[in-house]
Amino acid sequence: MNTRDRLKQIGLSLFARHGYEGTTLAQIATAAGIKKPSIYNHFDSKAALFLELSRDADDDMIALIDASLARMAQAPFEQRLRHLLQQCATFAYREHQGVFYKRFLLFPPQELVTEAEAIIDQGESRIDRRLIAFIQSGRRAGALRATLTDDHFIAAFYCIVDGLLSETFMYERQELERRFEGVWSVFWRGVTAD
Amino acid sequence: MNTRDRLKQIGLSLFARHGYEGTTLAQIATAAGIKKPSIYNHFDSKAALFLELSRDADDDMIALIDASLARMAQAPFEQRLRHLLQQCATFAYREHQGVFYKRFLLFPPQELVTEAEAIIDQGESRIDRRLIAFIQSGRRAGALRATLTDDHFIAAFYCIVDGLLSETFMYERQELERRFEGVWSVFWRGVTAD
DNA sequence: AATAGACTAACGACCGTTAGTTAGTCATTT
DNA sequence: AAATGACTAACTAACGGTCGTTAGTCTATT
Repeated sequence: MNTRDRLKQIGLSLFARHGYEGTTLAQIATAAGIKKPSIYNHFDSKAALFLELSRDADDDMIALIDASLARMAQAPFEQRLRHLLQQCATFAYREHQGVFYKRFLLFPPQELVTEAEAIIDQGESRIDRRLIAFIQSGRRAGALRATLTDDHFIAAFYCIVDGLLSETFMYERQELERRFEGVWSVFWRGVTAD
Repeated sequence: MNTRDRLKQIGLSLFARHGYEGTTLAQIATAAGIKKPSIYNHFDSKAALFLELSRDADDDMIALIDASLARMAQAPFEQRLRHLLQQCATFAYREHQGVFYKRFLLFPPQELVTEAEAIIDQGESRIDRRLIAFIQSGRRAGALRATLTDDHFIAAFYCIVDGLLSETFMYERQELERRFEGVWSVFWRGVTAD
């Protein structure tokens, strides 16, 4: 792997663990086996490295959603929804990208708040569009109970994804998969038509 | 308010917004209207201030749970559960304490990870004890569906609290209250006996 | 009532360290 | 010959923290 990609990979894991302010260029350089100033041969600044990683993470999250929806396009709504939820939840297990993404969403560096919010807003609207279309398909298939509004569904969905992403910090993968079953059983029973 | 309490209040809001590494003692001092060395008349170190705030936040979260359970002691299980969930979710709106608490739970400063984990573990076990007793009461009252295990209930409960706490970063209070209704309607339908 | 000592909480000056960044150099590759 | 990517050296700014001093306040003694 070339130096640039190595710097990105190392930056991702360090930013994920220690945050933007808690990570120094010296740490990144040492882990990459080069000296600190050499980083500037590949990135204009610490902020530029961080923002590139942020855009990557956002793009990858969208790609994950698209992949899930496409792969399960022919499956019943229940399976599509379950697969989508599970994929989103396990995004956090992509080595350090999930933690990075979560941290970036919740606590973007105050110093880069303008650029960060632009990335976040764009990502959120891209996800919203896909989610709304997906709900419509479930509704047309009669899979959702009629008294459940779009708003309620979206609220519950986001809430569960956020909650599962949070729990990846607290539990091992196996434990999280057990917990996912609990959450899914409650969620599906809550939204399905009788 | 005396200087010590003022420093705590200001530290809380700055740590919440910028994190531990992103907040400097100079910022805290300036906001409190004193100079940096004067902070050391009240706290041994930056870490000591932060850890005191962490313990306070943890204690306050437990107190909130106890208050909710006590206040609704005579109410039906559904109302008790709803009240508890709502209280936990709106904890984040306690001026900066909710954000501080969430940040502390998810991304404690790596430099203080040992002390932080001790506080977190203690808090989690205190909450678990209360939650398990609460579930038992709901089960005895026949409010929960029999096929729902304790594990599943706890997983879903934590997931929703974490999700709602996360969403407090993204939405205004009014919007969050709308979303809470959606989450609650799905959750309750998912756990209740028929 | 006046004073002496102890304590508190503020301060300016400063310390050692480290942060991100720049400039300039040099060997290797294209 | 040009570009790349590593290096050393060094910069400024800021960090957390220390020290000695001082102004004010409470208490106890005279």
